[in-house]
Amino acid sequence: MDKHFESYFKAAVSVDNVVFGFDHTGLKVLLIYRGADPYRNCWALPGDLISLDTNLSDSAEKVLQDLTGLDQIYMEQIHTFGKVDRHPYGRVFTVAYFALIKIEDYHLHPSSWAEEAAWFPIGEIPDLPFDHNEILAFAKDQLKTKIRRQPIGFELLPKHFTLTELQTLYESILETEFDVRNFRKKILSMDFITDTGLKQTSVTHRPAKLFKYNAKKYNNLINTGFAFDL
Amino acid sequence: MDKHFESYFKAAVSVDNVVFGFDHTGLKVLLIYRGADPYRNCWALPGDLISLDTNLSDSAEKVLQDLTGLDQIYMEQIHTFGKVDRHPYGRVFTVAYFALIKIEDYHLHPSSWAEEAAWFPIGEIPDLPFDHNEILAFAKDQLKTKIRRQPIGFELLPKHFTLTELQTLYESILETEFDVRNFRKKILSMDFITDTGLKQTSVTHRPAKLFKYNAKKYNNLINTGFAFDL
DNA sequence: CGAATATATTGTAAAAAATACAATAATTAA
DNA sequence: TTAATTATTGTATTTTTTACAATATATTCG
Repeated sequence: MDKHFESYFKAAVSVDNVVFGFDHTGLKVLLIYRGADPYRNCWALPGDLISLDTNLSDSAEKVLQDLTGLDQIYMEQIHTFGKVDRHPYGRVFTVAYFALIKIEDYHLHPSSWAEEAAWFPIGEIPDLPFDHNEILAFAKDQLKTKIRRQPIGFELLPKHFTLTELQTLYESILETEFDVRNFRKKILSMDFITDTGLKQTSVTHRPAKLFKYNAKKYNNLINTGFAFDL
Repeated sequence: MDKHFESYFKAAVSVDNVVFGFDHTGLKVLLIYRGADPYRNCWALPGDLISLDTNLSDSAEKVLQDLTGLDQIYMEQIHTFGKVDRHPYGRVFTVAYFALIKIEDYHLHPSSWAEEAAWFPIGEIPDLPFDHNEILAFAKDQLKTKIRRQPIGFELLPKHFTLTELQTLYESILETEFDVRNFRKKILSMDFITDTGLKQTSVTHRPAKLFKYNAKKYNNLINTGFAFDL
């Protein structure tokens, strides 16, 4: 290698995950309480520096796996942030991902670098270190755009869900309201939400039918030019 | 800084630009003929390693500015690629951008690292070094998605254009065909394409009216909840 | 057991948008 | 003047979106 190149090979790259969860109180983000410098004892996005021998996508998956103990999480790269001074220890680029998890499947699973993790309502995010507030805003925006065009909302709901829950999810994320009848008509006409035949239990009123998302039917549809749009 | 961190600060980050242009023969991509190692004497995406003292976005703009001599180019970050072995000199992550330029405004403007640059039809891209073919495929896909939802097609056309040119642009990128009457109805109903009062000259048949894109009107519209969609 | 309470479920008419389809207009070249 | 070439325009039909409220099914409480 030419001597000339050496000066470039002094940067680090990290991944940061914006992990979304959803329950009846609304959309939430998983933050960790940093146990190590820099910014020890601050709430921050879960992330890690990338080892030189690890692929970018593997690294992002590992962070999530360590944090949640969950497999097969929906995850997507959203943006890379690279301002010169964003990290106190040197030049660190960070590749941001967002992930959607079923909040009920999540059990606290502290990893070595995270002493504590907690869900924060999307409207009550504290000041975060680095440029993490900016990253979070970006991710929230991306989620809003994405959820209208692709059937990823189901990743945030239990396997079986009611149509009311689904509607609440969309209304909450998109910050809008839908007419109950029109929403159901549209969703059901798409034909990849199927009735499980089951009903809610332990509710103190008329129990709702439970539905599930059928990814196979969706994939068949998009191959015929169908476009999801809410 | 803790000794522990040093091993991470040995990566380089580059930017690679997928520069699209359009003329009557279709969509094109600007490639450069590499004059330096690695992969000297290969066609490749224009890009560069990022200096430690340059912000990510500034670096991407600089590559484009050096290559084209143009200002105010539409550019957007699309994805970051970071497989371990993608670069022969060490661990290099690359942040890919796509850019849309008015092909008529482009004049060859060789920069220090590019001996030569040329437009390649999107269907006739040679084998490229690194993971550049993968990056290009990603960018093409992104362009297709993006152009349907945002009025960025105009960035590829001259300031004044005919409706036929606009339709051809969309048909070419989206690989589909539109009915002439319906296409015009839809585009004109959106109200941000305005008639300049001018007409084509030097054509050997009925000259078409020349239109221009009115970004102000578009911005007013989106603030009222309007959604571009083609 | 009946009434009160709470949420779930469903249809229809009107308006808007998308689609399918072909004749006429304006220019240059011969 | 005619031929050639591309530009421009309207309407009827179908599909999709929207607006709007009554009835159904469960639990809890008296």
